[in-house]
Amino acid sequence: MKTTKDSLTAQMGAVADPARRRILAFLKEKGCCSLGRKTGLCACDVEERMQLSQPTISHHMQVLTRAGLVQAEKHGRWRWYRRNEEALRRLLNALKDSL
Amino acid sequence: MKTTKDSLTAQMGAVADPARRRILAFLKEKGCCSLGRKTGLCACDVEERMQLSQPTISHHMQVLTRAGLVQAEKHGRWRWYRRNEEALRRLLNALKDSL
DNA sequence: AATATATATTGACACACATCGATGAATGAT
DNA sequence: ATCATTCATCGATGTGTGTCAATATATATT
Repeated sequence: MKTTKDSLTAQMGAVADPARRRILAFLKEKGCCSLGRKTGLCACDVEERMQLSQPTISHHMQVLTRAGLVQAEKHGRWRWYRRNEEALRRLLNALKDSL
Repeated sequence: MKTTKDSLTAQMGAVADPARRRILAFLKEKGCCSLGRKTGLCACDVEERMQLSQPTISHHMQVLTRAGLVQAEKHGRWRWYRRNEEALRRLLNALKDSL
């Protein structure tokens, strides 16, 4: 009974949540981090900005990452997240065709 | 506790469901009905095409209508549904800005 | 080694939602 | 008036999901 979700549905589902859209907007707004890193924001930056607990942020970042809309890179004890602009562009095009 | 959903989230949620995307695609594919009506498809047409029960179709059409993505017109005992191209276009533009 | 920090995982909870069968309401046909 | 058809609504049910507190894991610092 475990029907795997197709890629477009996963991406749509990821973007349908307002909290995740806010995260994506935040990632766009601040391409680099509060601690002087070059690319990406860490989860704690996102947590500080949003009004959500750490596990909830972790969950949302996982959903966005699994959908391919953001990319994660592990650096020490941080994890840097940045938008996957290519995937976001493809999603918009897929929607334009699918709708 | 009843936080009303904003318009964009409602439309995104409507489109995130694969069944409703199929319905939208069906409405685009067949602008006119199997019974010679000029515009729109009735729920029974959609029901016949999709593999879903009548109450489920009714539910989906209501979600799409409430989101403003399709328009309904009552004609006799039928209800004709057609895509709201203007709203779909606006949704795409809103996404382009929001993403 | 001990401690602090960043993130993931687990368990729980409430709520939303997709789906269906049964029933009701509206309308057209006989 | 009766019956058939189209659609909506209700109630139930299972599944998914957003959220958090508690805990675990990994890594850096002391």
